[in-house]
Amino acid sequence: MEAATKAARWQRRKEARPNEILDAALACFAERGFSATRVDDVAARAGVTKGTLYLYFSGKEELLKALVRQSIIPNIERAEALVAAEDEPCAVILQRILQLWAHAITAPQSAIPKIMIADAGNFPELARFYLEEVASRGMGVVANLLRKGIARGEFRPLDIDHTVFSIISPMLFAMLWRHSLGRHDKRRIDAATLGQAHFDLICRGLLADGDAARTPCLIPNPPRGHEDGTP
Amino acid sequence: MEAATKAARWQRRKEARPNEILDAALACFAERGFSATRVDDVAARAGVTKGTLYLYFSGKEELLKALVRQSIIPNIERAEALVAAEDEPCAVILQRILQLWAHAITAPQSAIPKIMIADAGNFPELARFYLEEVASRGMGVVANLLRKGIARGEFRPLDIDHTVFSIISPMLFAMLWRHSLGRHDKRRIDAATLGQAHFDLICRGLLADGDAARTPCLIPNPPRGHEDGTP
Amino acid sequence: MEAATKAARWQRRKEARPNEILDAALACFAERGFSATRVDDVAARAGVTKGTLYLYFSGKEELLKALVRQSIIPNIERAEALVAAEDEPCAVILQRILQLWAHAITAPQSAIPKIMIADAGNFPELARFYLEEVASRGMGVVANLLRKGIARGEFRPLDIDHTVFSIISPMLFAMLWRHSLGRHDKRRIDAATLGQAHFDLICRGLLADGDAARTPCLIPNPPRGHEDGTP
Amino acid sequence: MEAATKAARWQRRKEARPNEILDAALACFAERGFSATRVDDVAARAGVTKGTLYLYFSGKEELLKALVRQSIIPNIERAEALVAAEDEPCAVILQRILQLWAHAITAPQSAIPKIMIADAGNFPELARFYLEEVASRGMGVVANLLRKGIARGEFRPLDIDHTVFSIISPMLFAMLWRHSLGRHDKRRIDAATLGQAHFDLICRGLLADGDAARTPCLIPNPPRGHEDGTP
DNA sequence: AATGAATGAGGATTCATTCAT
DNA sequence: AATGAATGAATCCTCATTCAT
Repeated sequence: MEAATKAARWQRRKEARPNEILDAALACFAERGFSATRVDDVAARAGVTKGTLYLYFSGKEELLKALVRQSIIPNIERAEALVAAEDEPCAVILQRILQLWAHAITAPQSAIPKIMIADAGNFPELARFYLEEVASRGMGVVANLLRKGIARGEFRPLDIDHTVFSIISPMLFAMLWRHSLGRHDKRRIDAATLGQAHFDLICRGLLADGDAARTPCLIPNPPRGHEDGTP
Repeated sequence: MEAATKAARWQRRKEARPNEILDAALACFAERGFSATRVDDVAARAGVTKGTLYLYFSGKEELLKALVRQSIIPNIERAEALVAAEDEPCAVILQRILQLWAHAITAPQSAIPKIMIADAGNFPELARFYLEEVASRGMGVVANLLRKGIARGEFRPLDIDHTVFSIISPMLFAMLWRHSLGRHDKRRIDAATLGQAHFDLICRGLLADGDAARTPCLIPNPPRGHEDGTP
Repeated sequence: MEAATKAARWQRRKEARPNEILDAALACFAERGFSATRVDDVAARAGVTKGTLYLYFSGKEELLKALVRQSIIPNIERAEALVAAEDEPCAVILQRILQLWAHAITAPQSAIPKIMIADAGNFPELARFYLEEVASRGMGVVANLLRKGIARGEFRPLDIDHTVFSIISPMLFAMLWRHSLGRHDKRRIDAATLGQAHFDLICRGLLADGDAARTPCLIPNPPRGHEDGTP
Repeated sequence: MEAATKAARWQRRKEARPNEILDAALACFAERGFSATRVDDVAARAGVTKGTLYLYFSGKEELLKALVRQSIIPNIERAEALVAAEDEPCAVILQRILQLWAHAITAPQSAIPKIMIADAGNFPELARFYLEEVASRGMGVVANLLRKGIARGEFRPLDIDHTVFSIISPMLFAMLWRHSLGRHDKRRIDAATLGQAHFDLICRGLLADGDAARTPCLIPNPPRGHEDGTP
C-alpha cells in the first residue's frame, strides 16, 4: 500500500499534467482569486508538487495566461467566425452570439473575467495581455457586427462604442456575479433567459424602423453541442 | 488659554480622525485596489501613523466595511427617493437614475463595487452584508421602478429580474472597467454618454407601443450639485 | 522572567540596532560567505527578528554595502592622506601603508575582500560598487605613490599597473588566506612580519640605484592606536 | 558487426564520460562560479542529462573534488620537477616557475583557487584536502627553491615563509582577480607582463649582493608547448 | 547505461498587527 | 491619544537530488 502510494507520486504522466494543472488553477483562481491563490494550492489540487508545476509553467502569471489562451480565445474566434458569415441578418447573428455567451456563463471558464478584473491592477502585464487579446478583440467583434448592420441598413445609426458596452455588459456582468456575490445569493440567474431578455430589450433600439417588424421572427432555439466557452 | 485651545484642537481631531482615515482609505483603495493597499499607505495619506489607525479601526477589513456603510448606502437611498416620487413618467425617472449613476462612475466610491467583486470570496461576511444592503437593495429600486411603469401602462410587461440586470449592468460594468482594465486602455469611456446611449438603446424595448412616440421628449439636462455617490 | 523576556524583545533601541546588525552580518559573512548566509542568521545573531533587520536595511546586499562603506572606505581615505603628505620619502610612506595594512589584516573587517571575491560573480552590482569605491581607489593610492616616487627620482621608472599588483597582493592575499584556507592551517601568518618582509623584498626593486643605500634607515616601529581598518 | 561497432562506441563513451563531464564542470565553474553553476548546466554542456551525471559523480561537490585532483596536482608536480633540476641558477628557475604560472592564469583551471577560497568555509573536508595537496605543497616548492638558492649562496638569507608569500601572491591574486572583480574592470591584466614585472621587482631583493649584476641576463623567452595548467 | 519527470527543502522579502513608550 | 519600533507569518520560486522507466 505504501509502495503503491510511493509509486503513484512518481508516476510519469507528462501528457496529462498540463491540463490537470490548468484545471486545478482555474478552480483555485475562481474560488479565492488570483493573488490569494498560493501556488501550493494549485499544485496540491492537481495532485503534484510545486516543483512539478514549475516544470510545466514558468510561474503563476503564466498559468493564468495559459488559461486565457486555452479557454477564452477560441471562443472569441468562434464569435468572429459568426460575424464574418454573410448569410444572416445581423440581428440574428447578435442573437446567436448572445446565446453562445449565455451558454459560456455556465462553464467554469466564466470565472476568468472576474479574475482579470479583480487582479488587473496588480499585474499590469497580465492586464495588457488580456486587454489586447480578449477584451479589445471581443468588443471589436460586436463593434464590427454593429457596423455591418448599419452599413446594410438593418440597424439604425448608432454610437458604436457605447452601444457595444450596453450589449455585452449584462453577459459579462452575469459572469462576474456568478463568481462573486452571486455565490451568496439565493436568486439564480438563468443565463439563457437573461440573454433572451436582453436581446428582446435592446432589439427595438438597434433595428432601423422599417426592420422592427421582423423582430419576432428571430431564431427561437438555443444552441446545441457546446461544452463551454464564451462567444 | 493656550491649553484650552490645544485641548479643543485635540478634541476636534479626535472627532475628525475616522473620516480622515476613511477618506484616505477610499483614495488608496481606488488607486491600488484593496489588497495592494498597505495600511501604511492609508495612514500616511491620512496624516497619521499606523498605530493611530488601529485606534479607530480594528483592521484593514474593517476599513472597507466602514466605507461601504458610509459611502454607498446613502446613494441607494437617494435612488429610492427618486423612484418613490410620483410625479414623473417612469422612463424619465429611469433616465434620472442613469444620469446619477453615470455621475457616480467618476467618483472615488466607484471603486467599491470592483473591490467587492474581487474580494467577496475572501470575506464572506462582508459579501453578505454588501449583497443585502447594497446589491439587492439597488436592484430592488430598479425592479420597483419597472413594476411601477408596467402597472401604469407606461412599460410593456417585462421579465423584471432579467431586465433589471440588463439595465444596470452597463453602469456597473463601467465602474469595474474604470478601475481595472480600463486603466490600461487608451479608449476612455464617457460615463454620461454611455448612460444616454444605454437609455436610448433600451428605451423602445421598455416602453409600451403607444408610448414609444414620447421617447424623444425626455429630460435633456445632466443633474447638478452632486459631488459624488452611486445612485 | 517570562515577562522580562517579553519586554526585552520589544525593547526599542533604535540607536544601537544598525551597528549591532552590521556586526552580526560581518561575522556571518566572514564565517559562511555572503550567499550562504541567511538573513535569519544575521538577525538572530543581532538578537532581532528578520522584520527588524529590514527596518534598518533594505536587503542583504545593502548590508554588505554598508559594511564596505563603514569599514573599508575610511581606511582608503587614511591611505590617501598618507600619500598626499609631502614630507617623507615615498619608500617610507609605502612602508607606513604596508604597516597599516598589516594591522588591518587582524581586524574582523579583513573578511570583506574575501566576501567580495567569492560573491562578486553573483552580484554584479555589488561587484561594480566595490570595484569603483574600493579596489580601483585602493590601487590608485599605491599607483599615485609610485608616480610620485618616480617623479621625485626616488623610484626607478616602473611599470606602474603591474607593480601596484605586486605590492598589494601579499597583503590582500593574507586577508583572503586568513578567512579561508588559513582557518584549517596550523601555520599562522604574522601580518606585521609579512609586511616587513615584503617591504624588504621589493625595496631594492623599487628604489633608484642612488637611493638604495638609504633603505636600512626606514622607520622601524609599528603604528600605534589603530583599532582596526585597512590602510 | 554493426552491433560490435555500437558496443565499441558505447564502451568508448563509457570511458570518456567522466572526463567530458569534468571538462564541462570546469568550464561552468570558471564562467559562473561553483554555487551559481547548476548541475543541469554541467550536464547540458557535457551533452548528457542530469541522471547520467549522477551515475558518475555522487554530487556537485564531488565534481569539484575530482577537478582539483585532476587539474591542479599535475601542475604542482611539474613545478616540483623544475626545482629538482640542478643545472640552472635558482633565479632562473624562479623565473620559469613564474612564467608557467603566468601561463596558467589564462587557463580555465585558474578558476579553482577562487572557488576554493570562496567555498572553503562550506566544505571543510575539501578545504583540508586542498590545503594539504595543493596549497602547502605549492608553497613548499617555492620554499625549497629559496632554501636551495640560499644554500648555494645565490640568494640572501631570507625569511622563507613570508618571502614565499610575497612571491606567489601576485600570481595567485591575478587568478582570483580574473575570475571575480576583474570581470567588471576595463583594465586587463596581462599575466606574462605581470610575471615579468614581479620578477624584476623582487629580483634584487632576493639575490645576494654579488649576484645582483647578473639579473639582466636571465631567460628572455616565454615557455612553449603548454596548453594549460598551474605550475 | 541513460533518461528526465518528479520531488521538496530552502530563503529573501513584505506587511498586517502588536505594544512599550 | 498618539507613536513607530518590533514582530513573524506568509509565499514564490530554485535547484540538487531521486528513481521509475
